Amino acid sequence: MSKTLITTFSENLIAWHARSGRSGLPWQGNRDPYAVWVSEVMLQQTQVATVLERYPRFMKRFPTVQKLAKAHIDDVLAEWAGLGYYSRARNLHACAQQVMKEFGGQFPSDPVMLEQLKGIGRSTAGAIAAFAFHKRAPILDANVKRILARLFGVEGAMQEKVINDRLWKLATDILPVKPKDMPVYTQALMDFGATWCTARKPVCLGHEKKCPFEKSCQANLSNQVLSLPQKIVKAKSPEFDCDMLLIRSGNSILLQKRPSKAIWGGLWSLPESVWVAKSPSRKTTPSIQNLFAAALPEEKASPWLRVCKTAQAGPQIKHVFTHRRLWMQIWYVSTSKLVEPGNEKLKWVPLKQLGRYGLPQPIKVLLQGLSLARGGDLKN
DNA sequence: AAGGCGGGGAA
DNA sequence: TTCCCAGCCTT
Repeated sequence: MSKTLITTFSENLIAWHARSGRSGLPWQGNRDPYAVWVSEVMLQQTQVATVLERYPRFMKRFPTVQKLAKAHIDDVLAEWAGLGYYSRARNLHACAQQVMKEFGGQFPSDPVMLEQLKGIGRSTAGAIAAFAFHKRAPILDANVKRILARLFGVEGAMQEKVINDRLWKLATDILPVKPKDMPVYTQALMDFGATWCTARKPVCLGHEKKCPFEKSCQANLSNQVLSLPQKIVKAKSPEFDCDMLLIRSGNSILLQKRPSKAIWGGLWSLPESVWVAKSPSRKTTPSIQNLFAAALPEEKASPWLRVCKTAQAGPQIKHVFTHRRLWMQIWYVSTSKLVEPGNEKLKWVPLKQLGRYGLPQPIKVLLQGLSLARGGDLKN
């Protein structure tokens, strides 16, 4: 590997950033550790375009680490709804309380200390330390992994420990010498990976722009740009069926709080059956009694079984996750009076208040269609 | 080391 | 459809 590349990289990258870096993003130029932290977590595995709308909203609702720490987790999850990876929201809330309790409301500046906090891994710790405290701490997100793998011709799967260690070492070796350069340098790395050294259409393979590293990039010199970093072949995601109960009484819907460990953890959703592997022969309508028993607690003593007479089949909704495909069969149920939930995980929610709850995206879409429909039957 | 955990945009 | 993304946590 080239010594000169290592020593000149940060300077050249910062020069590139002055010409071609992104600017005007709402979280840029902010040295408030709280603001930096929220943006870094929100941007984990999430596109800039998505965060662009959601970040200002979140900051307006929870302007300080104190206010976030004091908030109810349901309100944090409601604000996070639609962003995905909800453990981020749960950890964000827990981390805010950690910062209040263990650090007197001030984020630590040492990346090693930051990494001890909930939901902050090594890369996010590095980003916060660099942006908020000008620490010479490296980041290693997907952008940086791609840049380094290409620049230094690193072959092998990114999740292999040996490869990962090599990349962290490289990321550390190429840091700028002056701490004050860390914010612009870190931003430049992200910008370069996101806009020039991209996964599918890197500028070195086009004709319009000239990459400042074309003469020193191992992947470019050996015509391996698109094959680095090495891609991992993933198995086809498994498919599941489940039934969901849309129980309505007047203008209220019965929602159920989801367990925090599972998918959509901590969000409010419809009572649902167990997920079963999708089988092509699954055409029989489930016994509605069994469905209630599976979806609702204390089935024997519960009055719920009495309201099931009116159950009607609703739409079947397909939802695609990164690692799952789910077919949700909706069942409409009407009951004239509000049955006591008899369980703190269950709650009647007026249609007009649904916006206050953190709902899984497909459920939100389903219920929005409902609210827009004229009153009366759910099956309009 | 591998798998779980969302959602949207791009190709 | 599949791939990709400012990753982290658990097992």
